[in-house]
Amino acid sequence: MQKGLHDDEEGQGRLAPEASVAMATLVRRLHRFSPGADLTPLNHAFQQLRSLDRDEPVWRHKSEDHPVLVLESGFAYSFTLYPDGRRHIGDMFGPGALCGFGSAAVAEEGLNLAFKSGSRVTVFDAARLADALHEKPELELLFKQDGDARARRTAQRNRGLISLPAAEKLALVLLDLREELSLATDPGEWLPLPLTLRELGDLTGLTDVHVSRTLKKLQTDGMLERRGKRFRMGDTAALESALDYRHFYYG
Amino acid sequence: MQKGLHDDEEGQGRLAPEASVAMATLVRRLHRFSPGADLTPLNHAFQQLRSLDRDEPVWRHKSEDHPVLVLESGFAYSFTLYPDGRRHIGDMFGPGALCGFGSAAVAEEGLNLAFKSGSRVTVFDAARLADALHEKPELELLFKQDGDARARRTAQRNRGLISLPAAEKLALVLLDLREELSLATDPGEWLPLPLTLRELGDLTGLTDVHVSRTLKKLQTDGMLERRGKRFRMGDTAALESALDYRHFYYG
DNA sequence: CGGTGCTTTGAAGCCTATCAACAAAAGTGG
DNA sequence: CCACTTTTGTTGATAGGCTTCAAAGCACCG
Repeated sequence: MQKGLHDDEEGQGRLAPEASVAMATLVRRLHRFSPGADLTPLNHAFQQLRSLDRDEPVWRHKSEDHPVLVLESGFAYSFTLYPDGRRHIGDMFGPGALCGFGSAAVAEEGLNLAFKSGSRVTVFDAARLADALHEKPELELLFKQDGDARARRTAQRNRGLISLPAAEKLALVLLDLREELSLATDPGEWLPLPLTLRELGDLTGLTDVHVSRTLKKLQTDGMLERRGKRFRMGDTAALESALDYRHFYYG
Repeated sequence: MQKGLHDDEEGQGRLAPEASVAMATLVRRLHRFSPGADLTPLNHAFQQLRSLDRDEPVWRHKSEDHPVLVLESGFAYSFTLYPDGRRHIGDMFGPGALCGFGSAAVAEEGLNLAFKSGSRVTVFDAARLADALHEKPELELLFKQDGDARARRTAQRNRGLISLPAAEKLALVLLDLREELSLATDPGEWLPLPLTLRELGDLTGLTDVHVSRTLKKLQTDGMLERRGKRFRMGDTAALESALDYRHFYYG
C-alpha cells in the first residue's frame, strides 16, 4: 500500500483537495438524482485514489469488512466462476460507479470485481462511509437511488439475456453499456468498448465466436458501427422501443 | 370487496384469530431466520385473507400504494410482457412468500403478479405494515433477511438461465422451485409442480416444446421423476454441487 | 523478433425453435 | 353427469441458431 489517507486522523470536516478530485465522477453521477446535493461529507470516508496499470481482479470474500470502491475512470465488471471454469459476468461499472454496493450488490454473494487496465479507483472506508450516510439522510437517499437504479437496469438486462436471441441480447447490452458510460461523463458520439468479445460473451452467455459474428451482422444491418475499440449505435430510439428498453436514471 | 378487517379500527395489539390462521405459513417462513421471533405486531396490518378460485393476474402500477400480498397457500409468479406479446417470468412464490416486497422487488418495476388457481393470499395494509416494521427493528430485520435471500436466489437463477444449456437450466429451476416450496411447509418427497410447461418456458427462456423434451431427457437420465402434476428429484446433492447451487435460507 | 492474446473466418455438428398434428387433461355450460 | 370447448402435453419433421474445433491474421509488448 502506498501512502494515503486511509488510516490517519485527517481533518474531519475539512475539504480534502485530493479527495474532491478523486470523487469528481462519483459526484457527477450522484448529482443526476439531485443536482445541488452537498457531497462534502464523503470526504470523511475518503482513503485514497488508486491507479491500476493492468487488468486486476479484486477477490471479495464474504463476511469481511471491505472498503467501498468507486470507479473514478476506466471500466470494471463483477463476475462469478462456475465449477467447470466458465465465467459469468453479472454487472458492469463505468465512471462514477459504486462497485458492489447497495441493493444491487445484495444479490451477489462473494462478488468478484475485475478492473480494466488504466482504471482509477477511489477507495472509501466502509465504516466511515456508513457513518456519513447515517448522519446525512439526504445523502443516503442518493446512494439508495443509485443502487436501486442499478438493480433495475440489471434486472432489465437479465430478462433480455434469458429470453432474447443473440442479436437482441447484444443490442441490449450495448444500449445498457452506452447508458452506463454516459452517467457521469459525456463520452461523445463514439463510445469506448472496454470489453473484449470474450467478456461480452461471458456477459451474454454466448461464445466469443458467435459474438463476433453477431456484431458483424449488427453492423451490416446498420445498427452498429465499429472503429477499433470504439463503437457507435444507429437509431437508438428505435432499438430501445423494439427492446422495451427503459431508463432508470434521471437527467 | 367482501367484508374484511381492511378499514375498521380493529383492536390494536390484540391477537386476531383470523389473522393468526391466515399468517401461518408466513410465520413459519420468517421463523427460519429467528425461530422465536414475535410476529404478533403484524396483526395490526392484517386486512383479509382472500381465496382465488382461478388463475388471477394482479396488475400493479408504479407509484400506487399497493397492499402487501403474502401467499398463504398455493403458488404465484411475477412476470413482464414484451412488446411482441412474449412473457417473461422473473420470480416465483411458494407458500409464505412475500410477493413483490423488499430488496428483491426493487429491481422489478411495474411488477405483475399471477396467482395460480386455488391460492390463498393474505393482504396487509402497506402503511400499517411499514409502521409495524419501523417500531420493531428485529421484525424489520426478518423481512430484510427474507428479501435478501430471495434476491440472492433470483441472481443465482438468472446467472444459470443466461449461461447454461437447457437441461441444466431446468434442473436449476427445479432445485430452486424445490427450495421455494419447502421454506414454509414440508411438501413431502413428491413436490407439486404448480407451473405448466409453457410457464416453465417463460421462466427459462425456452419453448414449451423444448421444455417437454428436456424434462423427458432428465427423466430417462434418472434425475427426475414425474407423476401427473407432481415431481421428485434424484440425487439433489450431486445436482447442487454440479450446478454450484447454494442455499441462502437458514434452517 | 517471437510470444501472447484478441479477432475473424470456415466447416461441421449439436442444440433449440418452429410448424403441425394429435392425445390428454381440464375447464365450461347444459 | 355428459358433450363441448379450450388448454396443456407429447411427438415428428424440418429449419435455423449457436457452439465447437481449427486455422490464420492482427495488434501489442517483452
